[in-house]
Amino acid sequence: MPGLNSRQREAVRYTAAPLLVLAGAGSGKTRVITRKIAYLIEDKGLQPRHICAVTFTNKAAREMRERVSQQLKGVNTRGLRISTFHTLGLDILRKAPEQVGLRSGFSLLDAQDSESLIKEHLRGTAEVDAISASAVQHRISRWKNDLIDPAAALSRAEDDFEARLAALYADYERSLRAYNAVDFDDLILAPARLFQSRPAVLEAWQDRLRYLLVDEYQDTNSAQYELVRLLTGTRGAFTVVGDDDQSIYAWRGARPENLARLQEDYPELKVIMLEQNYRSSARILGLANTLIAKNPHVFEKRLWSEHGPGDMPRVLRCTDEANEAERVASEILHLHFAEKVPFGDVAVLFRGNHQARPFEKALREHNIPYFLSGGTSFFARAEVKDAMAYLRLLANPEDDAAFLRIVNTPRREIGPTTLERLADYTREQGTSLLAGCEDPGLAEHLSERQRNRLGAFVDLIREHRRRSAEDPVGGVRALIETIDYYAWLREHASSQRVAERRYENVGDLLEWLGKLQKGDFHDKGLADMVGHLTLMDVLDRQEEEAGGDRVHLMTLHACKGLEFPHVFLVGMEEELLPHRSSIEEDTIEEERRLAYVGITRAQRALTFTLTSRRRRYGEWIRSEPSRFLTELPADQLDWGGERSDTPENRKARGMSHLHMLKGILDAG
DNA sequence: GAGAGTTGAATTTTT
DNA sequence: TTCAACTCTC
Repeated sequence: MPGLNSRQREAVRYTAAPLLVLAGAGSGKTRVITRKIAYLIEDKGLQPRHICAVTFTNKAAREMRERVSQQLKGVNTRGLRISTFHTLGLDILRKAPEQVGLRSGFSLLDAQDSESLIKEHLRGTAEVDAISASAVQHRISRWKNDLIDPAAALSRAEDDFEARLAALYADYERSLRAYNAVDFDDLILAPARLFQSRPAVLEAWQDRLRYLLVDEYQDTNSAQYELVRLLTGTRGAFTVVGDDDQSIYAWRGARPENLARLQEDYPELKVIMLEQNYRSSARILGLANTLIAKNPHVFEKRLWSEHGPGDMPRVLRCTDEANEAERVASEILHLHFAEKVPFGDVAVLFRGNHQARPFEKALREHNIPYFLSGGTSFFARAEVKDAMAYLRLLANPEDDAAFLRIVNTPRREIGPTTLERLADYTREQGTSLLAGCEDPGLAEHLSERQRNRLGAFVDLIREHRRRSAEDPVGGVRALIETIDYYAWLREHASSQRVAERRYENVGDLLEWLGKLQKGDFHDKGLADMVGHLTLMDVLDRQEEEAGGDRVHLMTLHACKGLEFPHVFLVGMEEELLPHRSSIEEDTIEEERRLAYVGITRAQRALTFTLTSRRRRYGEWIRSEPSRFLTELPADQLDWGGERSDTPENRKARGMSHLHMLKGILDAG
């Protein structure tokens, strides 16, 4: 098996029992997974349809798919399943919705929709101001991730507040059921419950998925652990790959202890450690090893590399955040002009999004192209949410959340009072809002004029529902045109350009829908496509297409899985990294792993920066160097930080200054 | 529905 | 301090 070291080879070939691969940063774990899929098909004779690889992100799934098809050129991989946990869960539910109390065509609510729904429940109660919807949502999400239902949550509640949250959880679940909808967490929870209660359904899936591979296993939560445990059954035909040192999502319900738990649940578990790092030069790796050694470990591993020592990692001390950004910007210009480093080879990593701002400013001023990860996701945009609500309502007439979002968008003169009366009535009748609009009994509560307006809306939906049953995309397109959504956008946007951009977003959405219809979903209905659309991050791809030669600005959380020749790890200060609240809540270990993840992104050069004062709430605060810096051996770090003054460097600085000047002139 | 004023949050957010 | 989200008023 060429191109693999002996440990990797062993991991690929081992199928005798469950396998845990502890893959250190940069040790080639994706390579192991993709090679193993190829091995299972080509050498072990497994049919592709019996293999399933699960990831956490769409991006990871896409990359894996690409690499597998490269690996298996010419081999028919039809049926091979490489998807995210959530997509797998959605597919399981779609095949048997009625088994979990859903009806076909059910809607999928994203995190924002869930929060709005909770907000609705909170509105009008005494604690509107005392409880934030997002906190409730977070708590509910944690419960679901831990496989705890509302009743269990209530019985475990230790005080009135917890009990109240549990009651809100119960209300929320009732609404979801009434709307024939599920949220993201249900995509894991509901299949797990389904498999627990229906052995026959479980067996069918076990028969279908005969070998399971899971990536980033340290990020699984309890529900995901259970789902994997059920799916793999007693056969133990699975490989999970993870790294406890890169667990940075515990705050979101991830259970890195799931790695160790495997040893208890599967005594025959084989553990293989991948410790050879192919990414970083030795000095960088040394720092990473030293830092992470301060954390307690269940599995001891030590990364090593065949690469040379490389440049000494540096520390730049800056006066404040503006100076920090300025220094990093000129460092980048130096790299670009003196060392011919493409901008795209440089990353600036920080703890919190708000730290990005000074860097954006400095990079803009210096005319350095950059790319900021994060920001508003495609599906969070209002126009996309509107379009999605129309799609959802077409697919699922019981989706009251979708109904409420678009019943008066564009304007149909259906106001809050009308809707309130309608909602009161349908609550009594136990029907959906859409169905209630036509209920003759409504005449007692609403005037004829109002009922006519509602009726017109129902006709609109019904008409296009019929069209979209035959031709989903065509039906939706017709609907968007009939309501003249573009005119509505124009009315509300600050400029023609903004309106056009937004309309394009809607167009992109429909285009994606069209692609789905032509592809895997040619024989499926609108509901199937809409659910999958919600799980796809269209923006992901837009980012890559925009790509080009740009400096990457991103959070430490966002950088996991990536690598860059030159890394700036900024804001290395107490109360920032480790973050203040992590110090208070004593979750320093996860912060240390966050720093570790940042350090191990660097291939050739690593630069830390810190400031001596920083502004918080408009007040200047003195900052102290991060403990993670002082934990590192002083002789392995260049605390002087400055570049030497060679003639080449002077020349490069001259070019940098020209570039800067150009930036300033362009900006002016 | 727009515009003014008020309030609250500033940690991370794979789906 | 700054920005976004929400509320209130016309």
